[in-house]
Amino acid sequence: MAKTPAVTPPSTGYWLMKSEPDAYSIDQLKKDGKTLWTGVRNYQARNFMMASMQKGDQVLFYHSNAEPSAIVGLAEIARTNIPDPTALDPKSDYHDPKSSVDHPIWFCAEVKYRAHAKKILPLGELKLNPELKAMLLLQKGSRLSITPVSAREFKIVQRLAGLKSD
DNA sequence: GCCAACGTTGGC
DNA sequence: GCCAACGTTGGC
Repeated sequence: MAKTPAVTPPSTGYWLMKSEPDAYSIDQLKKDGKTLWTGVRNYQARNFMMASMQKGDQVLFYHSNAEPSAIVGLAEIARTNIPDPTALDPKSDYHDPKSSVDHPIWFCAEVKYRAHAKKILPLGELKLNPELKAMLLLQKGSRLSITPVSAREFKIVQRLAGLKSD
């Protein structure tokens, strides 16, 4: 019996979500308390969200295109499967004419702030950790903005980032 | 700013 | 349905 699945199962209740800090940072989330995670326009990321994201799931907040790119904090899913309002707004950069109120194509989750990492975990450090090498974030060519994280990976990151509440 | 790796689009 | 062209992501 294989102990280690080739692909992280999508239903573990743990996620990693990317945001460019210039667009929306962990500091901003702390200020806001919660936010609608809008603008996801990738079918794979959407399908992950719709199929298995649930209220209460824990989220590793990752800054992409940052100096350094890193896991910077923890958030939590507050609501799921909300039709993405930016897709329906003609004035939004994320407007999608194929989406409508009756037949929304894109969805978003509401995410609430939990904590800043006591120690941020730069991409370079994550890559060096053999226990994390299966993380979808670290796979070659991986660009997904929302990826499932295994419980084991989550616990390791939680410990390394000082996100543990013990 | 460059560019590799993906995803999407549209002609055929 | 193939695939070339184009657009995007995101590390470096």
